Amino acid sequence: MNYAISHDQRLPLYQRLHDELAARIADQHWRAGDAIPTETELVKQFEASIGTVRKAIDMLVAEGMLERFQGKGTFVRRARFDSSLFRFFRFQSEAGERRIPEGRILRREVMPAPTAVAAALRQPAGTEVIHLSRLRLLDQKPLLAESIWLPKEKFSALLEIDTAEFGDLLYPLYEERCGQVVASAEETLIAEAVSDVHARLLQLQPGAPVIVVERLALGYDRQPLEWRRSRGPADQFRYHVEIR
Amino acid sequence: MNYAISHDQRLPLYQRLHDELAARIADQHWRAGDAIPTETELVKQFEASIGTVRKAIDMLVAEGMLERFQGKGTFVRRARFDSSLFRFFRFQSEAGERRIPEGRILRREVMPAPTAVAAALRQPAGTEVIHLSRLRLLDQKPLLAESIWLPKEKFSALLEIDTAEFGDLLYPLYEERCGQVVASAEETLIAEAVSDVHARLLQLQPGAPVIVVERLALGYDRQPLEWRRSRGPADQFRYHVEIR
DNA sequence: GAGTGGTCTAGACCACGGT
DNA sequence: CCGTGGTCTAGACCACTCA
Repeated sequence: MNYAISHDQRLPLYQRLHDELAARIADQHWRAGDAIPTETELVKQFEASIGTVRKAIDMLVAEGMLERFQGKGTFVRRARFDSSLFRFFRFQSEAGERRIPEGRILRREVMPAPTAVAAALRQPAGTEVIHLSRLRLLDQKPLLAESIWLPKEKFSALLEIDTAEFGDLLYPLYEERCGQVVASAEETLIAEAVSDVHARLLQLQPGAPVIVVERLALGYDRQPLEWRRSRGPADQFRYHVEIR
Repeated sequence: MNYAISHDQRLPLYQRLHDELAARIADQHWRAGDAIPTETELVKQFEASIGTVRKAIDMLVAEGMLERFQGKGTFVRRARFDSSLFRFFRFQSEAGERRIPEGRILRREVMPAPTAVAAALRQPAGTEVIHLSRLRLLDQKPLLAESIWLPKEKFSALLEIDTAEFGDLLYPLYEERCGQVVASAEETLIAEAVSDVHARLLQLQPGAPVIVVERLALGYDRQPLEWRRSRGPADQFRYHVEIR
């Protein structure tokens, strides 16, 4: 098979190749975990030289969409950042190790998207969304209170499952039940005094400081899939970053 | 001139080239703002092909040590993140724009390094350090309270200047007076209730939540140059990050 | 041993910045 | 115009994985 590359001819070939490969990942022509064709195969398909093909793949590796394994092949990377709360909170079990916290769905409802949610999900105001209220616990102790909003259109399959069956991680559920793969995310952190509702949920003193993590999860095509607001106690918060 | 590359022969050539160029930036053989030799010149000096030279330079660009300008050359990048507090705090002046806050040195002293400071600076316990206590203000209003520790050995020139002459940015001062260039940094964020001392400095209610940013500043050779702890009001805190 | 990605070469021509 | 970095080619050989 021989692919004509449809993009703007003025763009460099490696860029057009990059875009073409990215599009095939986005439309799940190749799925997470799949091997993409070998470099020599791509050379034939796209009539480019090996160096050009490698440059396009290099870019996708740098962007986190592909992973290379010498001798094995190049694979579509499976994002695994549901445990990203560890990046912000030093939660650990009583035994000291890091475990996936228990996820307990407190409420599930369909509603018109509140203004802020519609804006975050880039949907028209009033679009129907699924709202989940969720508590995450370790050793029976509450760690995080989460509000999760999903566009109903893409995630209506979730309404047909008992919330007790949701499990502790939602992203695998989104993938299995709704065919929606989370590829990247943007997170915003702020600090605030805890509200009465969340103080009760998290067993904190009224007015205690909490860190709020707002996460917009995106698909491979960078369409917003989920907007989530997680609150945790500020004394458990710790974040490390390297800057240049 | 022809450079023999001294590194482990088992390493790829582009890696050895990368290390060699990085070393020359670290020892200030080339300084911030300088152009490094052209690609064709490096090809001759190192007896490598253009592709290999480009790969080494690509890495250094990705690491933030070099910048390329087509038609002009490749330059040692000047790190400019003293304004990085804007990454964590949405400080702005009354007029709404972002200005460099005033820096006011409250105290300067020489002391044996406290344990945590010695560890951060990777110095033996009890090494003499310079400690600066500094307040940063915008429109006369205190924004940040900072404690800054510097190894006395490298920064003793600072003891000879009146602290009123320090100016609002310290890194240019380090460069001009002490020949120390900050190339990168690691920052750790935590939240805590403000102490009485800092509450008074920052004009906050006792016990109000503050965000603490601990920054370890490193030279091009990744030696620790400065350790700094900055406290600011949590209600001014906001941080955005993209994850994959 | 066959097939994969990793390293490296020695050129060519293009696009951009300054003179 | 010349010199810079940017793109691209068509190979060669090496290192690793797996049957």
